[in-house]
Amino acid sequence: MLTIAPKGTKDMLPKDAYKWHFIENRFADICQRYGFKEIRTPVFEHTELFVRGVGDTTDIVQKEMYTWEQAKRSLTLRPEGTSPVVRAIGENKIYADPQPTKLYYNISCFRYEKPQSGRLRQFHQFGVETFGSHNMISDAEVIALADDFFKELGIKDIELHINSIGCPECREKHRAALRDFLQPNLEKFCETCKDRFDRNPLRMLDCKSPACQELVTGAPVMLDYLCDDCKRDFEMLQSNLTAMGVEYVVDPGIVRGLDYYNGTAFEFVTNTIGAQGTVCGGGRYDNLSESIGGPAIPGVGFGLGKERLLLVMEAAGIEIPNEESADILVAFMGDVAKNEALKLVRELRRRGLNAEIDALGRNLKGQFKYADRLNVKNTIVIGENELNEGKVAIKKMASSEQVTINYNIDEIISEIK
RNA sequence: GUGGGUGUAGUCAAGUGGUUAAGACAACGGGUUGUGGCUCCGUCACGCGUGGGUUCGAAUCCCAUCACCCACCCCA
Repeated sequence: MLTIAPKGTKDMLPKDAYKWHFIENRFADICQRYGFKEIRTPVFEHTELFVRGVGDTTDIVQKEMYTWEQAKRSLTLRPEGTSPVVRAIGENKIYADPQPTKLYYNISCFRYEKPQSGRLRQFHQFGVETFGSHNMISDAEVIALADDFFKELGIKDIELHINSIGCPECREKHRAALRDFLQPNLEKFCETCKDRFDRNPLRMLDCKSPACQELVTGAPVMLDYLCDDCKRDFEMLQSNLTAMGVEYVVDPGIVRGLDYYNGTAFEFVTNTIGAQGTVCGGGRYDNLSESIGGPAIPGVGFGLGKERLLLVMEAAGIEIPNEESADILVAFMGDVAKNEALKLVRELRRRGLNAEIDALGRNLKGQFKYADRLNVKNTIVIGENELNEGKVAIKKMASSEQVTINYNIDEIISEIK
């Protein structure tokens, strides 16, 4: 019990850490080019933030939050990244800066769910948010950032799906029409769809059951119910995406599971990593700030799952460059040479080299073997002979070529380089 | 929460009631006192996820339990 991590959590080991470093650096880099600045918010927030932000009828709030009481306050590990950021910009009055405010983050989130491929209880995501703009340029910019990010990583098996879920007004009209359409046949639907009827009838449109698919054909489509403003926005979004060269497909099935969304909704999906194929999902949330008691600030953004991203890259066979192996291993023989070796390793490290020394007391042959296993580039030998003669041998491991030079730090360094 | 699958050393694995639980890779040591990748030798599960039960005898059969994986739901 004490020797296993809690269900749904994973240790990040050195054999994987370099992959995380890689995608994190690439993400920070593209955000920099798109003008997004990093924000870091606390891992936990007041529970109420998520209840009101994400929505108290959502699965996340109803059954997936890690919540506890402390000092008579209810606190919750963040299940998503947007609400905390919205809270932070309101609290810190960032809306007084030149608008729009463009932020990105790199966080872990927590949801109590049953783990499966591409789903963990502690998972990690990148996110970006743009605040203060109603303009569809912002939506297109956010989407283009994600699109470029995938392309720069060499990912091809991923498709952008976009939709508009309308404003509260047109969405309500559509829901009413949808319910009228579905009601007569409600008994014929699967059990999950019957549940969805009240909570989120839109979900019934992309049920996996063939029987439900049948019953759903010809149902009213959201896009036909958009009010003039929403319709104009959605057309503008598409026009902007096209202008930027972003390929997309309109998918009326895109439904966001968090209550705060309106208008633009999008997902980057793949079928290469199992059932959880949404690698990146987001949209517009113009009413979120107000609904948590903040100022009226429109926003648009996305969350991008890092675990899923890595799964996609792995499935596509995309190689991530591993960290460089050591430049040199200092092998030694005998106690006098040991002291000399310790001094040398430290000096080499201070001079910026990745230098290694055997800490297990192996014999010379063992030290060479160790150097080989670590894929060290050079091995230098220090023994009585070297100390007496003031010369050292450096062996280039790849070619087995060995040179003898003066025992002098500058000569050693220039020989290695 | 519901369903399916899997659990033998660090990893991959043989073994399906009967002597001391194959093998491979890895790791570590060594092949006569100073040089790796090849090769050779050695070490490495009183133990088969855990706990019960059946049996003269169980990794192998039964029950329970735990863990991991996958899928539903939902989402990143």
